[in-house]
Amino acid sequence: MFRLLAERGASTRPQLGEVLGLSRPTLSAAIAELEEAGLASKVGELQGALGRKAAVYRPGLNAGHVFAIDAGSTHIRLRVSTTDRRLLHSRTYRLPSSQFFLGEEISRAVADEVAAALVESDPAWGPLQAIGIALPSRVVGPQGDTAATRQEAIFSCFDPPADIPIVLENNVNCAAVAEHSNGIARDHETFAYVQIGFKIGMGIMLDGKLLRGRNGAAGEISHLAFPMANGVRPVPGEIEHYMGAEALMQRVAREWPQSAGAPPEDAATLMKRAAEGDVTALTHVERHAEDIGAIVASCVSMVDPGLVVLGGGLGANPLILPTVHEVANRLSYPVELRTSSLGQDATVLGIEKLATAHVVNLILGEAKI
Amino acid sequence: MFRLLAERGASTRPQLGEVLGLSRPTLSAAIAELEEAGLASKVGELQGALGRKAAVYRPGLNAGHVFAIDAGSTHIRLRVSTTDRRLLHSRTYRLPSSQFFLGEEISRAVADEVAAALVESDPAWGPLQAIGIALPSRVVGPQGDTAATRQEAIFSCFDPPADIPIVLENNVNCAAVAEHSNGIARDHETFAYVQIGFKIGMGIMLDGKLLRGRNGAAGEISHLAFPMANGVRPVPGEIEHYMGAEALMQRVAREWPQSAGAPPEDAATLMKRAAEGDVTALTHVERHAEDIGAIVASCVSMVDPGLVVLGGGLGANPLILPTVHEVANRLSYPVELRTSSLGQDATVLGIEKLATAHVVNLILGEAKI
DNA sequence: CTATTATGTTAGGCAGCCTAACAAAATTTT
DNA sequence: AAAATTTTGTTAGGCTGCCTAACATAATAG
Repeated sequence: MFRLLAERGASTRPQLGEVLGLSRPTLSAAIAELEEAGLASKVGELQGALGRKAAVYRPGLNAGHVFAIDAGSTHIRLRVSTTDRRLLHSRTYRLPSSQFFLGEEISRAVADEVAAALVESDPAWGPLQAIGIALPSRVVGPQGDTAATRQEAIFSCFDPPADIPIVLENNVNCAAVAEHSNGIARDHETFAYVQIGFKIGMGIMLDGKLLRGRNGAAGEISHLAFPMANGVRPVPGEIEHYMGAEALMQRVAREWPQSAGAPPEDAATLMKRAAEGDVTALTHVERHAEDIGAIVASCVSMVDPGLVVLGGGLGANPLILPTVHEVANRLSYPVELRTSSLGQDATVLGIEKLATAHVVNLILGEAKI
Repeated sequence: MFRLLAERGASTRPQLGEVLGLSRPTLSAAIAELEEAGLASKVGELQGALGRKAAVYRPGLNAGHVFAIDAGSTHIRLRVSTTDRRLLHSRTYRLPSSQFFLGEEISRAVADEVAAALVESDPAWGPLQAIGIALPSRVVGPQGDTAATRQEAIFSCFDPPADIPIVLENNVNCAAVAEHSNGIARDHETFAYVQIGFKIGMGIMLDGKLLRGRNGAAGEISHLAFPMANGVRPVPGEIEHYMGAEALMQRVAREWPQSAGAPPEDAATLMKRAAEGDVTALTHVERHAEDIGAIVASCVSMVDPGLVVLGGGLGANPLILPTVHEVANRLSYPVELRTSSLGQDATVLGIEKLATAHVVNLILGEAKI
């Protein structure tokens, strides 16, 4: 009941009753109980076509708010929101230099942003219930081997406020969550999100739940066996060096014909030129799209998600979609392909969703006792 | 309650109560209801260390029995069992010739075996509740596109008894189910089963549930992108031609040194010679183990199951385990490796499990109404 | 102003499960 | 052999969560 209120945001009682399949008297009692606990409050009325106005409810003050932070390699994005995901405050900080790995630079910037957000805090927001952080690192749960991942580096310079639950998740997984809750995959409970950019990664959503895996390594396609052919030995992590934007641009520069002028200096420029019809650029983009298609095909052969959403600096460009689709379907089984719709905000929206869901679980867990 | 009785087999009331967390009065009422409906019956008593004897119950006559059939490419295996998986009858038929695809030969043999089993039928078995068939083919549910798979071929010569539910599942998925319910993966709710033999395939179990995928293609690793390297184009289905026993033996024959005598004529012989210390044989086995390790690594990078069980003619040999383990862990993330423990019976045991589970669901669904 | 429709409340009841107490049947102790 | 202890099973009574039915309230339509 409270969970539904948090997921749907402002809702009338009849709406909640319809979804939950509960009768009006039961709804009445439940709402009264939630209001008593400060977990729901009436925020208005809604007039239907006919009949009496329905009261509209939202999570109450005691439901509080969360900090959602995308600790990215170039930007720190922070959103403060209620448990029903109304934005209260947001801030973005551009890191002085781009970080390949999660380390002290990022940790320090997160600490600064959190401190700044705490200053802005308003009593009308209710209590701070959780801080969610999306990391460019593998993330394992408390039962996993945290020492094996880089995740603890987020705390090297960042000392979170005492007694505030922390929710950590891999940034690609967060983007997948966001595409599910706010983005292009809203209508699918099962899909894969494939990110191709500076780094590569995948997030797998099955029946509305993230697949994390035993070591938090589900979707870590940077460790697919590659190269893989008769007589060659795969090299750990090699596929990321092959598919990443850096390697792509090196190949482009090396093979760029003198007659075509100066080669594009970054992936965005390459994409722009290809979109404008530059044949040389287009050839390279096409070839990369084929490689992405091969990765998608491997994904389909293994988890058969039915839908693959492409994101990341290279992946999010609609230009590559037809080729990726064609190659994936030729190599493997039928799969729909879509381009990510959330852009830069995907990750922070995803961790926001995870953090609010965590808070709802905590509140319900306590309420049960 | 009835589900637990079917899953556990003979159980006392206190045992059921403990698992379900229900009180003795509730248990009493439930058992009485089940006995009334013929779904439970007392089959004995169990004396503990102290105190009164406990009554032991089993699914009753009305729970009936199932046919479980492994429609394999060389053998048809049939098991008749109760819903709590007590074997009532079993038969095995060796096909006159080995079938690469599911077709009329297999369908006809299944029809014959089912007819023969029906003759043996005993009123004490209760009603026939379902026929489960494991197929060497992709299988999709009723909402999927059945025309795209070969699964309907099983009915080309086999006309199942009217009104008996049919449960179809891919044979590799069945083997995975069996390793989970009866085999080496009993203690894991999440794992992958990788079969390497004449063909290759994978079954993925997540939280005790089979991952099937949108097209029933989850785990169809025969369509992993391969070869996959800079400058080569993957070929659909090629990895099965490379990893399968036939291709392996061709490579072995081609590269077999004259000085080492005649090459082994089949995979079993190769394995036997390697186990005996034949260096040439061992080299080939090692190289194949490395390739299997690469596939396992790709699997771990994608779903990170924590445990991979190796099965199939080549995979089930413990000889390859260390190399597969070493390669998989080097290329990817920590994963435990085990050798299948069920051998030839894995598939039929798996479809038996699925068929009985289906029957339990049907009975409970009806009972609810 | 009345009829219709949707929302919200009150009253009463049923299903599922619980605890407490008792009865029954085994073992161990006296 | 009788009494005490332990475990299983039954009976009685009660709580919780939810339901339906009926009524009260508040909006629109005619």
